[in-house]
Amino acid sequence: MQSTFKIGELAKLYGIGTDAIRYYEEQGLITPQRGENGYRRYSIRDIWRMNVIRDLRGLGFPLERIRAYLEERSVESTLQLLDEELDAIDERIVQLGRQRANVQSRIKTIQNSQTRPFGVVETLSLPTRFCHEIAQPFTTDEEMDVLIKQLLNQGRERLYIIGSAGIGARVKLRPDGKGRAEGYASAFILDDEGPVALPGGQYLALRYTGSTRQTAQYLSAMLRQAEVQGLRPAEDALEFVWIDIHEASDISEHITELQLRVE
Amino acid sequence: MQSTFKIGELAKLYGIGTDAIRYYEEQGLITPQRGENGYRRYSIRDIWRMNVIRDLRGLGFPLERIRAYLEERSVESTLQLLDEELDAIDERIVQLGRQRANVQSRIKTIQNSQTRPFGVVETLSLPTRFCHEIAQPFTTDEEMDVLIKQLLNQGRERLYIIGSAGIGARVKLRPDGKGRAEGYASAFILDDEGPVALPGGQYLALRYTGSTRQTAQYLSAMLRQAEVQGLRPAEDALEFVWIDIHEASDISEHITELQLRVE
DNA sequence: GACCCTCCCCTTAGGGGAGGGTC
DNA sequence: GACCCTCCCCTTAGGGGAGGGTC
Repeated sequence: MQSTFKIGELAKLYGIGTDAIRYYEEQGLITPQRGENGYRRYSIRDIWRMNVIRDLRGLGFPLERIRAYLEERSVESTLQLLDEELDAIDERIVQLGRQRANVQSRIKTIQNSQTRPFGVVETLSLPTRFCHEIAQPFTTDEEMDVLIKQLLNQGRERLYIIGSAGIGARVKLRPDGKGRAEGYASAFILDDEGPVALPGGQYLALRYTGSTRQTAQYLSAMLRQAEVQGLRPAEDALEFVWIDIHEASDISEHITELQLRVE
Repeated sequence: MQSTFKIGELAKLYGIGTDAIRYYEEQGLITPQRGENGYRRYSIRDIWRMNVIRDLRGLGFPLERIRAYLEERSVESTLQLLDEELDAIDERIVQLGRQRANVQSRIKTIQNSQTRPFGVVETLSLPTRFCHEIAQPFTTDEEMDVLIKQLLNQGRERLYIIGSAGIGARVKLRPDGKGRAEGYASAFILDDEGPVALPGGQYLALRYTGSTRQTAQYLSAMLRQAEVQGLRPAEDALEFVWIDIHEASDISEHITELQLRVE
């Protein structure tokens, strides 16, 4: 069995580049002898280090950590290293599990947004929903983003924008109940653990595509429909933004839904 | 509501550094207006971009991917983005699950190595075990590392060094059966799916600490013990390295185990 | 005094040359 | 001709100055 290796041989043995091995040397993980010609000579006594490096790199340890370990190995420090790794893995798995649920719910929200009909007044029975709300009146779409950002600053973890489970605003009704007053009353994000309740009950709902400027006209249509059915608006209407500028640049893909609780 | 933000205000709103926002600009994700004084002015029309960036960074997307998404958003590309993310998460979770099992088994192996007694001949009944073996004779410890590396190149995934479930070598017996012949016959790594079988049956086993040079004398002791009990060696002995230079620099922590099948 | 500007250097773990010598 | 050597530049996503102007 040959007793020293050239860097290329070692690289082939470990399936890594020669640059990687030179980098390990630069970082002080392995220090080969040099031949007369200046070539690195890895003796068979160096090889176990490469095995440890390969092994711990495979577990994702940074080189600095491996260097420290190589300098001070003991049964105790080995167990400590592995314990740490186990904790890090567990934490990462929990985190990824949450992220997975998050992404999946976004996908579902967006897919749902595509299924129900547009331009039709539906009657829905909705449960009480909870939300984070910021009760600052505003008028343009763009202003909403700033308010939403402020909401996100409160309940950071579970709230998101793209494929949100429900970002929206309260649409003020005119005192005569026949249409929309100027501007929005507040912005909100649905969240089971939010502090504000949106009362459950019977709702009229209507979804439309395109610019949210159409809310006024669609709201009037809903109010007429309510009157026909002998129903009265119980409070201001809600405007949900299912697909907007965040998800689609083409405004014809945008989807807005109006919901109006009635009695 | 104010209609433009300075970079510091935006940074505070998003809980990131101003450098990060300047970097987003450099990468073409967001392009603010400039004031007469050269200060960046983020209009309320820019904010949604920050929300998307925050959102997708939180999912771990690289900036280049986010930039591309910002340029071409649609319901379809959004769903595609999220689907990709879901796949990446799933893959990572599977990977981490494997890694977790691996690390945990290493910990257990090392902990087990600490429990059984040293210097005592035990009688064990062992099942058939499988391994990867490289049948090249060698003499020194250091040479084993190279052979082990060659073994690792075959069954890359499940095999490892630190806290290995069983790395070892065959110890040749003298023809008269009274001790050890010079050198080792082969090196192996236990692995349920390995191609070579180590036969099950009755074994004598003995564990010792310190240098593996003591194998010769301990093996003689085992052979004498066998004779006393009226047992004959069925084949060459096995030497397992539970703790060696890979895990502990102090040789007194090293643990070697001899196993000898008897009839 | 707090905030903004533009350089410029630094971090991980190498990968990919260039230019020159060695087997 | 294949292999080795030593520079040197490049990648991600910013963080941390320095030196100078602005609110």
